[in-house]
Amino acid sequence: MEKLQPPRGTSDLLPQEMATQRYIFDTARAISQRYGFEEMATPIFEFTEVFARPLGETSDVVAKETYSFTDRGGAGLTLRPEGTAGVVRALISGGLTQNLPQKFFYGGAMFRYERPQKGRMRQFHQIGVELLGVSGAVGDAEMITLGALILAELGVAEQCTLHINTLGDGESRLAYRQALVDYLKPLRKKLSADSQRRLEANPLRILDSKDAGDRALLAEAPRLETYLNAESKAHFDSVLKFLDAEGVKYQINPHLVRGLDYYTHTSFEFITEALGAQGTLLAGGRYDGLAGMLGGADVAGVGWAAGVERLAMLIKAPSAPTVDVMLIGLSDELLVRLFPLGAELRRVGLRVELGYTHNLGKQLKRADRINATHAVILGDDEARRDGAILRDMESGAQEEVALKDLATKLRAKKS
RNA sequence: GCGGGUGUAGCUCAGUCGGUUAGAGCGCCAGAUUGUGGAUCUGGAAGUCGCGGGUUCAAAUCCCGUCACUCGCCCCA
Repeated sequence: MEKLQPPRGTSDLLPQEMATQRYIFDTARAISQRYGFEEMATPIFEFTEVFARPLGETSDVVAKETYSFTDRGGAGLTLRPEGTAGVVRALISGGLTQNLPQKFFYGGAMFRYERPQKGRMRQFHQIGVELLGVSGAVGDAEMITLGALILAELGVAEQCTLHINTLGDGESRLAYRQALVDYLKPLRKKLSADSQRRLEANPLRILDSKDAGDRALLAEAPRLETYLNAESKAHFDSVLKFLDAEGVKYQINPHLVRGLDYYTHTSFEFITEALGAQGTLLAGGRYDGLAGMLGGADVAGVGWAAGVERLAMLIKAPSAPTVDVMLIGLSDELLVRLFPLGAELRRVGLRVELGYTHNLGKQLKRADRINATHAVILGDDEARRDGAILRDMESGAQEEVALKDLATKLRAKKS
């Protein structure tokens, strides 16, 4: 421990950052509730299989980015790298599949062992929503409009674009995947090293390659659109119809694919230019295959997650709360007489600070710094008359008020 | 995991053809104002120059390693 710093990829949330995160969290929760989503929470760690099975044993997230460990009882556990798998596991564990649909809002810390960058931490925070048991396109569309409304409420909607695509159902996806592999196999040598690897591990990801050579090859590649079966195509068209009805602007992006194996049909991302390579603010899609992969009955699902740190970088922090009154006693004996007043005011909801020393100048300075609107000053002269000075910190005007009347007076000023 | 950049006071940064006690602004503390904040003036404290090693008579400055941050790739919120 050379310089006493937090572990790589983690950071402290000092009050200012905490306030911003709290604001994002509260805003998202409040708006989700308007859509009927209720908050829930799952454990921060799960049995490793909960993530390994649905995410795919070979996916990078599971293969090299998880914090996995064996506990003292020998159980194989993993810190959650994302929220959806845990929520669906909870749905199955709790027998909630008997009572669908279920609508959840959640948020909290996620963990991925990655190379840190701005907007990409090893411990980071997500908020997310999951709609379970609704297979219709209305569900996809509702989730997207919920995301759009939250981003608008946070004031970042102007800075991002909604990209949307469909992967089709399992059948369509498989057929296309095969066609893509058949097309690319003979061209293997011309692909970038990364994409050659993807060809084995996750061929659809090649569509998202940033390599210029790959992109050129893809121009002639088979198109996903033509491999969609009738149901898949109808589902996507319907999603777009719902979005059009609400006037949600989107951009169809055939190269938008998901890294995680359980996604089907719609996938979408709200992307901003403002954060460089970490521009995805909120992303999700439909995952009708997930519950089955976890060993439960098939349950349709659609959801998204948003990166709190990324959002925090784009919004202006809510202003610091103001203090209603600062109580300053010019000696400990005098402060004792003000002490109960502080308690009384706090009981009725005022924010009260105490002067921790008896140096008047210093305490007024502190009152100024913490944005106190009023100060109560008690010195020997006033105390003899059972009064105290009430000072308006903005105007500097002050008057002597009887101690017994202070609470009433301050409450009146507050309202 | 791969490639590039950066790291000097609490903060933002100057300071490199290596050369006496390492600087500025902001902030902080004190005084002018011994019972009155926000302005001004004066003074002050504060730095293992990220850390470790090497080269040299001499290293913030050059070299190597390491840690952290950062940009791109991978992956992804």
